[in-house]
Amino acid sequence: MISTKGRYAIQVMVELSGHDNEERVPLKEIAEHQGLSFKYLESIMTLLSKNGLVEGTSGKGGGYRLLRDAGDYSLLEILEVTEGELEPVSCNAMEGEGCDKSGVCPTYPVWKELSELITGFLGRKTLKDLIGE
Amino acid sequence: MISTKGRYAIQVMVELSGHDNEERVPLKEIAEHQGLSFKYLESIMTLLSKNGLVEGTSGKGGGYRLLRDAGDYSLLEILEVTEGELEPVSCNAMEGEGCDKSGVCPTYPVWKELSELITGFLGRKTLKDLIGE
DNA sequence: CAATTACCTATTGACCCGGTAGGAGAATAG
DNA sequence: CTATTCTCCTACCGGGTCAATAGGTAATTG
Repeated sequence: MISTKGRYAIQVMVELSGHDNEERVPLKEIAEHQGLSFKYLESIMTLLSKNGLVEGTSGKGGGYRLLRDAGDYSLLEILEVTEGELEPVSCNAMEGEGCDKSGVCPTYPVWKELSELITGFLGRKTLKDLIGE
Repeated sequence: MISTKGRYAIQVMVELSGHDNEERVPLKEIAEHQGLSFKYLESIMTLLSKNGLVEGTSGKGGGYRLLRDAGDYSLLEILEVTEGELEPVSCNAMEGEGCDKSGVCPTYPVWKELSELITGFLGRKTLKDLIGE
């Protein structure tokens, strides 16, 4: 449900929030510190950058930086960018309020309720909640 | 996270709970009614049967039946049989309280909290909750 | 210019999911 | 006892995604 893509994204952003927001942090530095594949992280950061969650500047002295306060990033929006829709089921029942077998399939309401529970939880959690611990 | 395997299992068990518990319902009947692959359902039902959630009797007049009241089946136990461990992350951080990078990775507590939220929810929901709706 | 850094495209190997196929074994109806 | 009706078991397959790798291009600084 939540792959390494989303987890790594959060890890990197948490590490970014440990630096001053004006400072550009090279990804190489973060990758080495976290022991993660630099190349793989690159693809993730491009995603975050294109969606306006971080700013990446090229060239010498470049790197990534956060654009807002850590408390203003919910985990939900980070995961939605990296993972796509965050549904617990791949069922088409979730898109458009019921699949074609909705008359027979009684499970839809549970998945909807569960989905709201999850997105609610992740929507309230912010990067800031992960720093202090 | 929750694949069709688990969803189908629940669908079938809900349909079983619509019959008397003494009655044996052939899987073929259920598969046709739900419009699902009979062969695929077979593999799922074998799983449920081996784990003591349903009873399957062979031969003419055979079929499947529930062993308890619908209200005594939590969705959690059905899903645990069909899906395995129900963790939102595939991270090894979940097994054994922290991975080898736990000193650097700050995300573990969130996943644990989320996991408990999900299992709590699914543990409270029973088959009976899906019938009335 | 040279070094550094983000960005882009393509590819790979492994794995799992959903489904298919064919039969073996059990139990009952007739 | 035989035929039928079921569950059960093993094996397979095509497609998709995940995690990661590789190599090259563009931008920026010193």
